[in-house]
Amino acid sequence: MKKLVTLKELSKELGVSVSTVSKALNNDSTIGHYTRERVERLARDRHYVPNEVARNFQQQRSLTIGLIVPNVLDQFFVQAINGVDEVASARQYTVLMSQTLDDERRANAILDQMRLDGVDGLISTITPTTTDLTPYRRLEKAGIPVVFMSRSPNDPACAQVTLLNDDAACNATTFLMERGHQRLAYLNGPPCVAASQQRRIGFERALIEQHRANDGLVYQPAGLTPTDTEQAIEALMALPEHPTGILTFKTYMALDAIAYLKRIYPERLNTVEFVGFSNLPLLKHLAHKPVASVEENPGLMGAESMRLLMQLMSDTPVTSTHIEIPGTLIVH
Amino acid sequence: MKKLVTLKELSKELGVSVSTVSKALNNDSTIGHYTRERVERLARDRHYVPNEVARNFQQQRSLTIGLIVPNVLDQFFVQAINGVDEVASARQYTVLMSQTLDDERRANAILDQMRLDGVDGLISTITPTTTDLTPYRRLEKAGIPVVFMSRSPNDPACAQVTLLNDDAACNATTFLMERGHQRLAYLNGPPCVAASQQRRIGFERALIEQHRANDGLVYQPAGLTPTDTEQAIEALMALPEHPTGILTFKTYMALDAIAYLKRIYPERLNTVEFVGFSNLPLLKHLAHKPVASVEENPGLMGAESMRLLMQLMSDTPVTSTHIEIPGTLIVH
DNA sequence: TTGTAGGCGTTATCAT
DNA sequence: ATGATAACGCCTACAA
Repeated sequence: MKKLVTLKELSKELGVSVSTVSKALNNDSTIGHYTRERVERLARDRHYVPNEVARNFQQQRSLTIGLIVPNVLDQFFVQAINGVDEVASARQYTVLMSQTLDDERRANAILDQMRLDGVDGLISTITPTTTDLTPYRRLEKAGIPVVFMSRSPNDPACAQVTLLNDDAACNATTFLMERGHQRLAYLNGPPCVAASQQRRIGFERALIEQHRANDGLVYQPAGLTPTDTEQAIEALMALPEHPTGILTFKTYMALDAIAYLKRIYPERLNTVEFVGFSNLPLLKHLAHKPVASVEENPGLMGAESMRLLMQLMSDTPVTSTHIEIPGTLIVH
Repeated sequence: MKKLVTLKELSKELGVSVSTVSKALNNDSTIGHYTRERVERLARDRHYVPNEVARNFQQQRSLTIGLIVPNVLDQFFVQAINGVDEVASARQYTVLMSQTLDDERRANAILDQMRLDGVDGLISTITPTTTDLTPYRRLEKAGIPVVFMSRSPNDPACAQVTLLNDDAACNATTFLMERGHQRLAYLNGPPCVAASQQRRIGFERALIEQHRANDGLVYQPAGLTPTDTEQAIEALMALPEHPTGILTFKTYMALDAIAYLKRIYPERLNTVEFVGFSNLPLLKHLAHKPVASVEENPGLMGAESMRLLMQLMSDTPVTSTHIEIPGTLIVH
């Protein structure tokens, strides 16, 4: 960041004042034709570009928004980032991104940093353990609006863009029942994540809607690791009438489950069917795969988050601060 | 970005000058004990944090680097981004990221934008079609160093971090020969990408080293789409003695090839073995998969790019502006 | 030990 | 139609 041409240099060279040059370049109507031409020509010749840092400083804004995600290696969030970026860059905003790795301390440090960097707004997921929202509050008190994406706090006052989890889970479950499965199960995600509960509710709603409330059971694995999933599957398979239609909180849980079945209960492999949340790109190459996946539309979620944030950053009144993105059932 | 506490406000409240407060907070040794204590206490009470935008402006730098990649949805680049981010954030740098989608016009617009944003340095891949380096030159003339990551121009004057393609291809090919394959083939990538040629050279070197120069052939598919790959495989299978050990420019080409074999030549499925570039995370779930993959270590590549850039941004003389990252053969 | 003054590049306000 | 001036928040010679 060195010797960029400045207004001052142009003005000196032209023998006019700095403010004249500035106005000429900003299409101020009070500048004479002749002067404007001269200014514009020289600016072009010298490859003048305004110094954004100075401009942002002067205008007390940065045309930058912050984006906080758990992990950029996660396909879901990569696509969400992409969606945010698309809308942001179309509106001349640049995106400052950081990952929390689901560590709350790290998240708070990032929030501080973003405030210092002078972002005009923030899109954030929260870590599963976060209950104290004061770091976010601090931002909002400083006039920096925050949109929670995908994962959001319980407080309904928070602007948020989330998946319509219960509907998606309900549809997926209904789909499994329509395929003829008599016994259903849902492998839940971490209890502290709101999406876990919402998907469970959708699962149960589907059962009730079909008047089969007793045909399904919710199993709560200890965690998201392959081992946790294997224990869950083992428990389900040990039942007198084991479920054959299984909804999983995440698609990769279904993959782990399938791998386990193949190893331990190969004879059941073709009788059990799975549906999971997240539509992974490599699924098409798999021999044994879930019969369907819930596409969570992360790109759309990111784009909508950015649009909502744009509204909040402008002073136009916002119609709704809660946006729910429907999931799409993809049958493989 | 509003009402952050400023030095001026602190100074007024304390009845001292702005510079005194500034110095006290910057550990200037000429400030008295008593005054310093008072200043520090009030700063803490008021949650004072220096305004980064103002500071960057004043110091004519931004503590920000630009990162330009083709596509954030590509696993390879996601991991590279991660590597960059790790090193950057450890050194208090923030990363401004944009994607070109391999469109040269878009890339040039991004380069302009990054210059305006006042990045202190840049890490970039180039689009396959880029030959005109003047947009990059312009940055360097403005004192902004550029590191090319993964893909780089032919000009050896450019600082770059790339995969040691020929060695990796050579190792992979040797591995296939050692597994007993008599006829080898290499499915190449786009000719305009330097990596394609380098990997071809490595493939051929392996054959020569084993004195089997006539046992391998290079096939140039029309592109990277599944259809292109299928045509290539069809051509290879039509040969009187079709190759059984096949190296592919990308692992997903191998996956497309395997899918095709399974469909059209199921009887040959177990006689042909593949090795491809890129170690995909979901590979472990596949029934039929490449026997090995070349791990391109994108995270390391990103980290090394950032380290090199840090050197270039400091004024310490740089030992080497070319870094080659070795590939690792992962046997599945 | 502390304060004053000037400057970083830009824009806005108010004179001329 | 143009120019002078101040201001944004911070740092740093230099002066007191």
